[in-house]
Amino acid sequence: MDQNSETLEAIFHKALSAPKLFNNHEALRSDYVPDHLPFRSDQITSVAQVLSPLLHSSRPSNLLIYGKTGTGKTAATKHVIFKLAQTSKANGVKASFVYSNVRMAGTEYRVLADLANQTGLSIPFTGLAVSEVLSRVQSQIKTKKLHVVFVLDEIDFLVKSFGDRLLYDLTTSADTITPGFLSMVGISNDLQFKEELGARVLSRLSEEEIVFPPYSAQELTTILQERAKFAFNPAAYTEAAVNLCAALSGLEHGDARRAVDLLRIAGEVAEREGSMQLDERHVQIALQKIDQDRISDALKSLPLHAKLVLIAAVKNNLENKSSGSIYENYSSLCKRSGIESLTTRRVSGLVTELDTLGLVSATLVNYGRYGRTKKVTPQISQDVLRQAFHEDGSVTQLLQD
DNA sequence: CGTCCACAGGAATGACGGGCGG
DNA sequence: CCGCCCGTCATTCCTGTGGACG
Repeated sequence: MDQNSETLEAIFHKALSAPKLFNNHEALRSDYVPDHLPFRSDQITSVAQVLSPLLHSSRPSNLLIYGKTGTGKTAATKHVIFKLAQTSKANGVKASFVYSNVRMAGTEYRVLADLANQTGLSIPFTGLAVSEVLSRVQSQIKTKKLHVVFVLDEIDFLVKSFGDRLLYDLTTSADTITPGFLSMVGISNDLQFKEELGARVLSRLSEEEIVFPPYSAQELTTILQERAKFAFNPAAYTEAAVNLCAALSGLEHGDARRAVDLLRIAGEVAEREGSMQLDERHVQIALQKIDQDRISDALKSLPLHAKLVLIAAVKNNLENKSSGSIYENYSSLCKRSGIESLTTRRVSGLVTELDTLGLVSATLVNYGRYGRTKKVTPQISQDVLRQAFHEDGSVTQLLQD
């Protein structure tokens, strides 16, 4: 943080002379797929069984995978896909495996674009109708006789934001694209999302289902220890620190990803400090850091007016405010910086967006005769806000007074 | 018991930058 | 280059609403 005071030489020297904690930094990245996934062998064999018909060129059933975040769904699936790709290549079976994370992709269009690009079509970032892309993909699969397994990670997000139309089209295209085929693997964090699915889509998509249970605290600890052994040099960490990571992040429902993230950040903290050994103190620091980074990333990427609304909500103390007072506050901020203000309607929308981001909390309140408002309480302090907007001079100014 | 406040939040519509195929 | 379609952001117009006040 305050490396400004250090000279570059000092930093470099420190880096050179510091003990090397990490042995294999990669192993703690969130998208890393370990060779061995403890406590998931049942699930892995199930997935493999469902997909294995591919090896004799028949179409595997569609598959739905459930489980809360950090239960190894993605890792296990990727693991199977990877092995399957190897095996099919070795045996001369033509098959393509496409992985797409719906949340990362963001829109239906980009999900389809992923599929299209991986099947050898080139598709622009934007500009085509969704249905156009779909039919291109279908004809590509058909004419090239492709055998495609399409993994849709966080598929619940797709359904929630865009409905099940795309899934319907994808699942029903099975008949029309012979002699090629398309098998779908849906991965969902949300156990309830089936209910939002139309009956026809559901029955087609969930020809097979596999549930990933959460890790127990004990399992989480084992996983983390194993990972640590692989990622760090033997003397570079204490067992207690690793256990603390497991405990801190796994309390509610055995989320392995958070635990691994925490361990990695803690390692980085320790390394930067030039410590000989990663201990519990580093884990505590890392925990704080993760929270703060998450918030300040969210803040920086906010559009201008959202920032202004947020400032209006946070400014002059913590007292919770009505939509009306926020709007007044906001529009005076706009006037002062010569920006045209948006409508109340839009600002109301922005407030709900900030709410879903967890930056403010908005609850509906009735004052009877005196109307009805969203009562808005900021969830972050002025200081955090100021720090996050630090580079953004134009906005920082408004935070004064 | 109805009124009426101060908004919530849905629907329709439009402006805009980007990208297509022809 | 044109006409068309996309997603995003915003505006306009609108109907809905819980409960204190009279």
